[in-house]
Amino acid sequence: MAQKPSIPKGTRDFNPEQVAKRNYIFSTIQNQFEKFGFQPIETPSFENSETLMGKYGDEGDRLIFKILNSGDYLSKVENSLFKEKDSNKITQIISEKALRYDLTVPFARYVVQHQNEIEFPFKRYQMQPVWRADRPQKGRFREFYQCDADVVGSTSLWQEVELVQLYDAVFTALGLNGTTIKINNRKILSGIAEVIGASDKLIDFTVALDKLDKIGEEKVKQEMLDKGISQSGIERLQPLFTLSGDFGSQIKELKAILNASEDGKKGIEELEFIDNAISELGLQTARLQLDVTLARGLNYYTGAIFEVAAPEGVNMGSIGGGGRYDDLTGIFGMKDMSGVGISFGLDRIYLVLEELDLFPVTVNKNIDVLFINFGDKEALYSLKAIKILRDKGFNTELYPDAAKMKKQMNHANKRNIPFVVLVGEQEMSKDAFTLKNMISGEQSEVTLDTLISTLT
RNA sequence: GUGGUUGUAGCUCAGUUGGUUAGAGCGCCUGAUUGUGGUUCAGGAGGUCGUCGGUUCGAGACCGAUCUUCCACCCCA
Repeated sequence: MAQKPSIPKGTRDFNPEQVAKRNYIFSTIQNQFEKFGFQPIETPSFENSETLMGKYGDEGDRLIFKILNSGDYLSKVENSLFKEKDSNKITQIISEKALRYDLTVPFARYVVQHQNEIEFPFKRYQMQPVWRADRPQKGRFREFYQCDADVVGSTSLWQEVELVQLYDAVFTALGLNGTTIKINNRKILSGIAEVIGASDKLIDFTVALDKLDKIGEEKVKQEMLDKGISQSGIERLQPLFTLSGDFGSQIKELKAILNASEDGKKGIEELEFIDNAISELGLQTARLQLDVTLARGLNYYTGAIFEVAAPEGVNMGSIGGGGRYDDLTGIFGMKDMSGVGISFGLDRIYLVLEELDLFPVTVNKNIDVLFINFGDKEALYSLKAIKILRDKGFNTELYPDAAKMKKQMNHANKRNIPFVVLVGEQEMSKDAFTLKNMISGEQSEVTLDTLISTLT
């Protein structure tokens, strides 16, 4: 016990059942991605540090896993730097690579690097693990999967409309009814900041506003004050705290607040466009909700901001997020390349489906039929039939050892195998098979043809 | 990164103010039943009590460190 091996904090092993369930989610998402015309790419699990560092804010930098250089990396560190004990400075010298933190920044790098081979607008999807050196909590891991769909090379708002539909399509296909797609717009946030004279404090302002439903109006105001936003500015925000009603009436109020801001008006226009289109097109199971307090992951979003909340009653952080970023490739030296994308948090979706018991029972199915092994002669006879069954598309298996019947039957039972075939001397002499239904317990001696038609 | 919390058999958990050989249920193995599983009955295996150190005549229990779990911040899928 003392030597029992373990895995790092925030990581997990997956057993066959879990992998089957995860694959079910992957393939459901992938199906919808492809239906919407996205194409897959993959990027390395680690990137050059400079590709990632500084793209997610200070907090993000802290959460990036750095990879130590190979060789005698300390020999390159100057003594003076060593004595300074400045972790950030030394990290830059001893670590030149880092594990990917999300899929969006590597994608931006990919677009810039391969710009001459890519046909724009480029719609790509990507389903790969990402790593964050965060403290684990429920639904928060240090290694988890994101499933991203992004479009680059088009500023058309129809993309946002399509992405809302994509969210709806995926969650509908997963049977996850009642999700809320929250939408906001960076331009509205910056417009509000402008109106209250806090343009330079946009991030602080939005981070505080984002907490409204969590910590309440008073604490949000206090946090804004602490961050240096003026009292008079905060007073001008008052209508925002009481904003309510449907999309249209919220828009109406926002128009009044943002009358003086060109940026803000543009944002409202964009939101209205998306809402009008979605109203016309309709959604299957999700609903689109304007949420002006939505302000996650703002470091690169410039237009629409999305976040998906699980159905009411499920205690889980957001299960998806995304937005429009006009300047992302700009950091890598490529101008005028607008992108918009959304992300699905596979691991959280898994937890939600598990909690609501929404995995189809068929997900667990492993094999269709198990042949009981009575000895070498019987095994050979069985394998001839098994070969045919496999060709017909049945997942078929022979128990490898001529173990006791009880053990073999028990094995079939525990693996939830629906049918068992028994072949002994009796059957061999008659060119027959005894097929047993493990659920009903019924069994009968049949020919291979009957066996196949029964299984079909 | 800050504050708190958890860890006893494969799993879920008991274990009194520190006191012999640490228990239960489920699961597992064997047999009743050498070509018939899920039910039943009988028997059996399995724990250096997360790890390391300390206090004590004596530690699963008390103290410290560390790892892990979960939670609240921070931030986020």
